[in-house]
Amino acid sequence: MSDQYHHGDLKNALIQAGIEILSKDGLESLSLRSVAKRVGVSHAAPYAHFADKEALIAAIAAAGYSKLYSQLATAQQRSADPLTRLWHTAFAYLQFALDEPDHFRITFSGVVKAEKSYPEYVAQAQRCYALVMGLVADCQMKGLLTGEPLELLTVSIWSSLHGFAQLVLANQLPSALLNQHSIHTIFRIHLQRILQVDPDQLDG
Amino acid sequence: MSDQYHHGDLKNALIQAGIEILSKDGLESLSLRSVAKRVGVSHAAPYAHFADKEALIAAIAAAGYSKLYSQLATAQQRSADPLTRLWHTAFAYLQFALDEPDHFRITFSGVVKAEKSYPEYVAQAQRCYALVMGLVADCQMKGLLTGEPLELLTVSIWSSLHGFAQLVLANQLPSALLNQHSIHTIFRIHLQRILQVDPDQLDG
DNA sequence: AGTGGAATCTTTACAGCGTCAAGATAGTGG
DNA sequence: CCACTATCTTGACGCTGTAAAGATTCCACT
Repeated sequence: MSDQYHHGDLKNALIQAGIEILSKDGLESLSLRSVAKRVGVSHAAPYAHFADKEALIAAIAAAGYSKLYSQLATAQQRSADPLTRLWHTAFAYLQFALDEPDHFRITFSGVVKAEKSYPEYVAQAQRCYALVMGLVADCQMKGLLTGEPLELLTVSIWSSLHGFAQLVLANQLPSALLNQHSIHTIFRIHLQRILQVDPDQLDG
Repeated sequence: MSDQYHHGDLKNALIQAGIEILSKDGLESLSLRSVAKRVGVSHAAPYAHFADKEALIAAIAAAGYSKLYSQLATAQQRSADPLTRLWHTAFAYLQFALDEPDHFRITFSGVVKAEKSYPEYVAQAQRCYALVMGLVADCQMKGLLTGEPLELLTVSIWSSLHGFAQLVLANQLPSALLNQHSIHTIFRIHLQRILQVDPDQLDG
């Protein structure tokens, strides 16, 4: 089964191999050839499934958004209070960035230029955005969060989460801060400001 | 003078050429060889001034931070009220990202891994951070901005700015939003939320 | 069941890349 | 004036993305 000329599910195997390389060896080790070698296939085999390297990266980025969605969805279930759910979701967002920095980076590297569209990536991105917007909407309805319209409030909060994660991954947090506090502590205070909430009165 | 064997200021010429390539042809066109060719020098000449490609990128990133500092410093001068100055500075930050997206990206690509340090990059980064922190401190002192300690408040605000710029560059703002509003309008509302300020009552 | 075409994968080839080693050139201190 | 060092060139290596041509297998249609 595995030594066949036809692999069976090479496309997904290549995507998975790419994700593993990102996790194990980092972004600069991700090449079409390294991915093909890891799957045990010739270096030009990926071209049967991806137009070029950018197309593979788009697929890996889509998978990144998909995994991010899972993590956010799981975190979100851990409470009934909307604001608490948003709180946990935000931490899950940061955690994903910390756990898989290069997968996170590639997911938000801006694969979708104006020219090519990559519908799968766009779909996964929208699904993720919808999840966060749903949470924000719940908070908004219960008066736990002020601001309008909903889309702009969502973008504002997302920006604040995302920027923190990016700055951490880019090593831009002043080392003086990191000596005094853990990243999670700093993020907690950041969230507290952004969501205008006292973490002690959350219910989870 | 320009056809000499010894260039005179090759190091800075290479950095400048790299910045121009980023601006004109984009990140994927930036290579040691393309930079060398643009300066009119052999493909291995850069190795007299940079240990490897990463070192050149670090220098370009440092120059990015330096230019960002200039733009922020200029914007900051345009008012007396601290909060208004912070407001304009934030817009200058976004504007730099929009004007030179790939230079901005490479500046925040996380060049400084734990191994190598690149002191020039770190210095420029700290200078920029200090400028923003100074502004935030002024606002804090006049009671225009609440939160403590100063360093955490600064990181929080910076994160929110940075995240917005990153999401815009990564094409992650929902297209529905971009159809209704300009990026500047969306950013204005974002800032309004983040700084808890009414833009109509700013004095500049 | 057999066959033609399409999909998948391999092989070969090429230009461009980062990097290194060896040599050429030019400024500089003794 | 001469050695020394910094700077730059040339040539080579293995890696990369990508294209073309050929091999292999699967599938649809008769």
